[in-house]
Amino acid sequence: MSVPPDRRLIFLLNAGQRRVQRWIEGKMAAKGGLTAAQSGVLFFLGDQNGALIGEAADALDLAPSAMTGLIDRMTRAELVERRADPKDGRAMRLYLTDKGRTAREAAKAGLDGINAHLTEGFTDEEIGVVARWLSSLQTKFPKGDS
Amino acid sequence: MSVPPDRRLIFLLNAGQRRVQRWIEGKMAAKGGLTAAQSGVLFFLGDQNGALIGEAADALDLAPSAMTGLIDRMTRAELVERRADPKDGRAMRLYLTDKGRTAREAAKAGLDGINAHLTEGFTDEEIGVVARWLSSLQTKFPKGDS
DNA sequence: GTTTGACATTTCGCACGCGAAACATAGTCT
DNA sequence: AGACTATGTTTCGCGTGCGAAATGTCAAAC
Repeated sequence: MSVPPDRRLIFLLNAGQRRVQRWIEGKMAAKGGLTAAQSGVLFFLGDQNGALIGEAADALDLAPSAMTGLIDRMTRAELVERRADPKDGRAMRLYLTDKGRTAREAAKAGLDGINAHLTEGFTDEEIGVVARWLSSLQTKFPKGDS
Repeated sequence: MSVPPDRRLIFLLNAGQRRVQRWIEGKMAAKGGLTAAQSGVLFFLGDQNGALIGEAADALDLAPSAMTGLIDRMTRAELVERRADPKDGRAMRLYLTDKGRTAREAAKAGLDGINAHLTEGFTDEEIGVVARWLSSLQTKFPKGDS
């Protein structure tokens, strides 16, 4: 409330993201200890099993180094497996384990609920505006910044 | 692109927040090494110098334990000072140092630029919708979740 | 006055994410 | 073949944020 108006949007974005993130982790914690970031990997691999680590990082808009740690933790949790690419000695391919596949299914229902919550109380047009605004951030604040 | 539609909004929110955050830190890094979180504290203290740590945490929607670390780093950078409250032996009051005040001024211009960037290409009504949506997250995903 | 409970802050261990630098392998150019 | 560059991944050190448990202090009830 005492936050000056010129920080409003940036503040709301920051706080909102954290709220949703924690809420997801709270929900998921009950259903297997998944975190939001890990669910992202699970969903991506659901479509692209066997993808490179770099491809996953791109798809989730993460730095490769962030993906390394994420995969480490998920490997430890046996949700995912790293296998060397037979063609390219540098590359690592990611595969869902059975446990990962199961977790993915369990998470899907949760995610649907989240999405409903996210759009609740807003018309389709309004959600469209929001989506457009959020997308615009990607181009307005590019990775290799200035 | 390969992200399933039911993850779209949540993904955009997550990625967008990170983009903006990193962009700010890139900008600020040139001008004194401030981070986004630290600027938040600086702005808050600009209005409420001498506030309790808990009050700052509330205002920035952070867990108290997160504020402790943040203040630790800012104290180390001499942006801020902790002084024991004379009336209440438990409480710590936060004060801007001269360096902190200077940094706050330097940051202000940067923040204005960010804000302009954030709203660029959208009408006032559209920004209103976005702000309303972001605000709604606070109530839809409350702290003490379920 | 002591106990009891509320409150402010800190400590701890964890997950997340970044950038820079280090590696290792691949591919290319000569 | 040998040097050079590009690419995929990892390592390192850092900042950020959380929740749970610990600490110290206050305040009210007994």
